[in-house]
Amino acid sequence: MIKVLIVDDHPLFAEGMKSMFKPGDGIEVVSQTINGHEIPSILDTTEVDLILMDIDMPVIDGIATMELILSKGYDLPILMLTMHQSMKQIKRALEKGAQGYILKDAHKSELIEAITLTSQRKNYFHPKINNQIFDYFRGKRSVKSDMPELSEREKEIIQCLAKGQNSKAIANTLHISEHTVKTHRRNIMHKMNVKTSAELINTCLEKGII
Amino acid sequence: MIKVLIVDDHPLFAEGMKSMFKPGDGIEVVSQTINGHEIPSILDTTEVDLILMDIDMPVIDGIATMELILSKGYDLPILMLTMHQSMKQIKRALEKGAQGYILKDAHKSELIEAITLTSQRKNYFHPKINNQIFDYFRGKRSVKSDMPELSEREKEIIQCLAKGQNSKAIANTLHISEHTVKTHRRNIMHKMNVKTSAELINTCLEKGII
DNA sequence: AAAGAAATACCGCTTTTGGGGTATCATCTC
DNA sequence: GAGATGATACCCCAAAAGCGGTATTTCTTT
Repeated sequence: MIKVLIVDDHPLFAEGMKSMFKPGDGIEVVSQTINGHEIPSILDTTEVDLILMDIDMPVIDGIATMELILSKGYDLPILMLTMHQSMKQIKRALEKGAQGYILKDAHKSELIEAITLTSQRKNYFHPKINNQIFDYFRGKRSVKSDMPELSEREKEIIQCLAKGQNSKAIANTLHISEHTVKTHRRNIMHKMNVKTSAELINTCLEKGII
Repeated sequence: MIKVLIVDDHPLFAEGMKSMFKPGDGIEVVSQTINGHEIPSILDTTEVDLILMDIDMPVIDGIATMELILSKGYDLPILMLTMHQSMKQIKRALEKGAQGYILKDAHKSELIEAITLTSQRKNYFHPKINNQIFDYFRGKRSVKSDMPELSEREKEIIQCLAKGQNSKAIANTLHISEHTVKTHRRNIMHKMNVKTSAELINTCLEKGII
């Protein structure tokens, strides 16, 4: 019996999952939560074989949650569940250590297969995204994964930009001169090779920098 | 026993729903489909008390499907199920004759309550949107809903912005005047209530608009 | 037929950005 | 101790953004 912890911000979905599995399936939902921060305490008190986690969650997203769990030393296979077949999400999930990736429009049998395989530390990709993965790794593996190294200060600047602050406001927030902010911005734009701050934010969110 | 037909483009969700209900709940899922066009033939062969329908479906959306069913003379309460609390969607659903409106992040107990009430031709609104409804009918049309409604054109503009294009470049891409692009940008910024395009991109990615 | 969005286009104006250069100082690394 | 990196700060300037209007056309809904 594979013991599963469901992390999803839609209780209805989680409830559904939970009651969907029958004894014959060999899968049992032992716990569920809508809050990523609760996971460690659950793992400390409950025996769990696999975490089934939604990527699209509002407060702390699935990928960040996964990082949190793995960084705390918990060694569990994590199966990511999502609505979208977004390459950037898939990539981030894999980089951070997901064992599998399945779409919410999968069938029950596919989900059971995914849970069974990933619980045995085998990788699972939903058929719909398999081709996408192969294409990606055949095409531009070495080209695109270059992530320029940004300093902590630079990341702070980006976060402020994402909140809608202009150079002057950022200067006030960080207690530095507006000139300094402008210099940082210029350096960031060069490092990331983008033309506008809109593109900068898009790129940073894609690459998971902020 | 309330006999329910589920219309949802995510088989996993439908499966989950189906197996979630236990005999004690007084609810039974008698059929399910991912295609709105199949509904008439199902209704002709199966006894159904209530239709539980997802609004966000790709081919033919929930509201159009509901219209189709009601226009064909089938007289059944329809409970709409959705991810978003968009005022426009709620309004349209009610106008076209939905009996109730529930969010996908509801709990099982709430869903049971919703199904029970709507099957008796009583109206049901999910608590989360109740206040919104009241505000709306009180005249506060500018309710800050989860996602402001952007037109397709506006979304195109945002996508270009995210790619680093400036107004002139966007004008060329979309074959319109730079003035038009600027007007669109201004409208978008107001709708989304953001101060800079960097914040705009951040907000759009957060809310899943692009 | 009237009202309402949505897309289109234009004018003028101020502020901000993005890009160029330069420079100091502290820290970290080899 | 030399060299690299990061954070800080300043100058200039053209281009773009952002914000205020107004207005026409088309399409949908009432």
